[in-house]
Amino acid sequence: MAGIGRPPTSRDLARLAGVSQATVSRVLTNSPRVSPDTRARVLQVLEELNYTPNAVARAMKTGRTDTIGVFITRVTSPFHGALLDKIGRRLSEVGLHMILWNIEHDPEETVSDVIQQRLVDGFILTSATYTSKLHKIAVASGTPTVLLHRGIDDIVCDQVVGDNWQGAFDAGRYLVEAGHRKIGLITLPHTGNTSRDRDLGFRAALAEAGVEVEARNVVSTGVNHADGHAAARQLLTGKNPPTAIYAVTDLLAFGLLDCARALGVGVPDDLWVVGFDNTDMASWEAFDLTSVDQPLRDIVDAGIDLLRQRIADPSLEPTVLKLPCPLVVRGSTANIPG
Amino acid sequence: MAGIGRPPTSRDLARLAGVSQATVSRVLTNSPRVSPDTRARVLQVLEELNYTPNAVARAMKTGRTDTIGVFITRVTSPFHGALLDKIGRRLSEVGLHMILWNIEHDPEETVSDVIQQRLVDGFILTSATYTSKLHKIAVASGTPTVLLHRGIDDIVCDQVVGDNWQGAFDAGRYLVEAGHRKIGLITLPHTGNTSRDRDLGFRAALAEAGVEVEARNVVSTGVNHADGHAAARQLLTGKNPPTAIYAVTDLLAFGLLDCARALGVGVPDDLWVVGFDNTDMASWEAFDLTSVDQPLRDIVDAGIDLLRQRIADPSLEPTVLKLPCPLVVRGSTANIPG
DNA sequence: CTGGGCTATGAATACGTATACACACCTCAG
DNA sequence: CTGAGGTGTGTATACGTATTCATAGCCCAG
Repeated sequence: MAGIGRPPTSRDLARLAGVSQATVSRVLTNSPRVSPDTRARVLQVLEELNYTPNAVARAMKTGRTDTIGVFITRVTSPFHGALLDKIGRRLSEVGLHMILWNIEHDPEETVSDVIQQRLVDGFILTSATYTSKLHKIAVASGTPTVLLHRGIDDIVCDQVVGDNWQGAFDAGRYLVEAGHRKIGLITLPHTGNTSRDRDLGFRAALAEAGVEVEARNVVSTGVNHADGHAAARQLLTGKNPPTAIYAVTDLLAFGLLDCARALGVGVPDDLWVVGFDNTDMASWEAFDLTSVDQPLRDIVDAGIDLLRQRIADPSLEPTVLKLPCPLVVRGSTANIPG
Repeated sequence: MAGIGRPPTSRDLARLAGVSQATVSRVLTNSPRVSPDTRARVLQVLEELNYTPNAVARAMKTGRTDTIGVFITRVTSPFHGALLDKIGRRLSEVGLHMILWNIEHDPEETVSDVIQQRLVDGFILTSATYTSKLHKIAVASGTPTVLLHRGIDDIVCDQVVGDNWQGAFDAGRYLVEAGHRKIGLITLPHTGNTSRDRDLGFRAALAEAGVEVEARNVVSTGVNHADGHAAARQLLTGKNPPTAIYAVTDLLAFGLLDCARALGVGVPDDLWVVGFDNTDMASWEAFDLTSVDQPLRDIVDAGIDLLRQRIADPSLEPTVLKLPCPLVVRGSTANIPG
């Protein structure tokens, strides 16, 4: 056991191994300028002492913390929970720590402090919107930054997102080709590319097929289950309600399905439902939801790779990746509508 | 805008304000040994420079990082997502950063490195089990540590948990008093106090009422939705199935409800269902689940308070708090069973 | 007036590591 | 046998801050 005393330093290690502190440091950083003999001796003492370098001192000297700042929102939502999980896994795999901030709790100005505090080597932003300052400050500061899941058009930095427009388009075409003409849409304010494309892509598919989206069949709402529920009530309780509804997130679709359940509207017999994100819960029998899949793992892995490359060489040209989002069909649309 | 150059240091600030670096530091740490005049001058230049102290250098000097290491598991589960959310909110409120590790991805030995790396002031462990080494290493090292949500009997450190035994007992008594005699149990291996107490408390209530739990009506399984689903299938497809089933987590109960849905078993008409955690989703119409509530916010707030006190004074006596867990009745048990 | 104590400040140092520089030793070509 | 070049190691320093120590100026009791 290590005991409670102060942890050993590289100087302690050096003294015990009969070498200088510089040599210990060379061993730790895998410098070739160490003889095999010396290296072995140092490593042996290191083992005995159970020594680990002080990360703070190392960061102070090198200017690198091996820590990434992750900004996320609504960890409690199924999608963002999965996103965070994937980010954590990948960062861990490549030996990076993660400091997590929730933009719901922390004011945006936090980020500028964090940048100057030098406690992260880079940022992962998952909740960029047109009006948010986070990414602007981060990018302006020169801190390596990648936007995951939510991109922004007019900003020059690495971005990895799903092709929301294409995914939404495919969802729309799927409904049209199945014969639906009265189609409802539960959407979100266009606060960023993601919500915008999930809306416009869907409309484009209907327009291309000559299907009109009636204004009364569109509800723009909030992000929660309850919002989807309320929106669905509005869409389903009018006269001549839609035979299919597309919601721009799974969570909204879950609220929609719950509302349909409460109203006694049969899915898919009376109503087809399509969501977006393909969260794990979409496959639960309670929902069995047809949904546009986001290739989350690929998005995260690619984004973190870009970030690491930029940390290694900040002069790289920014890359914007858009990964395809295939439609996954399940029971919420499986039958021919009545 | 700050520009891209290296961020200003306290020396830069000192030079511009015409004072020594030591005086700048005194202003920053709110030392009383600074004249009002000097303080004002320094603060003004600070404002102009948009200066923020380098957190790494400060940590190096003070030995404190103002960062807490949080170990969690299965962020994707509704309960753990909510737990993380509350932890993040509270830490942010009290000005602490959070480094997050997922014990599914990171080997347990990580923690001993982290301790010696001195990059956190304390630990929050939410997934302690009897066999896990994390809390043992952390506590042995003298690093301030608090166990949240999952406690361990034979370890001396701050712990804040729900009173799982009492909550489970109340759930059991509730079912018995409603007249149920054939009662099923979906439980977990007793890897820690939490799963143990949620099991034994429930059994105790039935035993007290003279209701026997038949072995064939008990399934010990894994933690996921699919596990609950499979367990329910086993319980419900035998002859003479239980009229009520208690699952030790909401997630298992959701799987159970989905299975009942698939089998055409009516809830609550044919079957009462009770869960544990009272996650937000329990109130969704898809589940409408009676569940034992964990006072998550109180658990987290109390735990972080304990941790901060221990960081300030490591010699404090460890505190173990157990907060009451009231039963929340919903539609999954609302009617009298047939 | 004088000197003891208090106040505000600066100079110097330490935290633990990585690294530039210096140097002693060895090798080998000339 | 000599000197150039390579190798392994030690010494010294820097990162940016907090803090100890020293000191100059001041106030006031004696």
